[in-house]
Amino acid sequence: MRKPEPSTSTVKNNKNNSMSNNKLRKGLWSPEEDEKLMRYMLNNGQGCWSDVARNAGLERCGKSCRLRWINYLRPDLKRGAFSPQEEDLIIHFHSLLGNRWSQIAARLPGRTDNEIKNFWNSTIKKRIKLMSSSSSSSTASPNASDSSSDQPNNKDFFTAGGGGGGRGFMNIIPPSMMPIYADSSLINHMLDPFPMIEHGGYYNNGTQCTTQVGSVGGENCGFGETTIGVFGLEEEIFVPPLESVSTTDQDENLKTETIFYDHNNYYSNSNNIKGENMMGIGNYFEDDQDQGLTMGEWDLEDLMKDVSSFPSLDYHS
DNA sequence: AAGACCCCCAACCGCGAGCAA
DNA sequence: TTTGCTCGCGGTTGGGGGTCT
Repeated sequence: MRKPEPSTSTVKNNKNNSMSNNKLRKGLWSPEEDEKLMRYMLNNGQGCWSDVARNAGLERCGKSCRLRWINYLRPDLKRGAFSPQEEDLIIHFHSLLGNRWSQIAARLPGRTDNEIKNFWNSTIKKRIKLMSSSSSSSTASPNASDSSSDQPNNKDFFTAGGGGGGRGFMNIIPPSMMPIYADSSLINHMLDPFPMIEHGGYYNNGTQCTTQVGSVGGENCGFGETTIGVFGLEEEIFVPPLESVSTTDQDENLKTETIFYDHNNYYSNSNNIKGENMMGIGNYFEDDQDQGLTMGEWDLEDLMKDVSSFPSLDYHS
């Protein structure tokens, strides 16, 4: 949390600011700024963010406007604490995707990558740390106490099916962290990353899709195709529908992604056929204008039918 | 009551990708 | 091919508020 910058003219002293940036505010957003941005977005939809900043009469950089909109002002955002089901999902998807927060967020309706990242870095890491400290009394690990660093600095780390991102992230699980994954059956899920696939996935409306494998994003199925392999093996799986996929253009939003692992690394390449829409923002006001600001939703409860096949995580209490 | 400490989370930062000129 | 711009992402920071002593 940062203090709202005193207004405009007092920001001149920022030595990093060029002349053109002198007027740009930083820090917390005021209610007035929120209102301006909200009103502009509702009336005009998303365009070039620097134009948004300028045209909305905001003394902010476009980047800041984008962040504020995505993380706070978007009408579809869910508020409040994460439910246990959401926690399970986050852990599940983190085991599969690593720190690719945006991809995890895309699978959690109404949640932002920032929110999930913060939640992971505070709550879940803390729990992992707690669990590891309790388990390390018998199996002391020099890394057990440092779950905050996710750094691949120990050859004993178990490379589990996660991690990645285009930035060379390597998701590894130190032995001390294994219980949290094991407890939630995530090790099994790493070997069988989307168990729901065996039993059918979900359409955008939350109803079950019974024939997934081999039907790449079938006509009614909002799944994109993903190839995931573990430890060199590859298999076809389907990425759950992204929250933003509208019912009108879902087939155009299919995502093709290849993820494969070897013993030490995680590789991914993805091809978002309509990448911008993956965040669910680009077409809000275009396709959905008449329907109000709604997003394609997928039923969390239905999803949890499968995710709940994980043994319940005992750290919710 | 007051100071120290801790934690959460909003927002910033830096980087890479994509694209157009 | 290079340059400049925008966007999106993940990592990090630091202030506010809660808790502890």
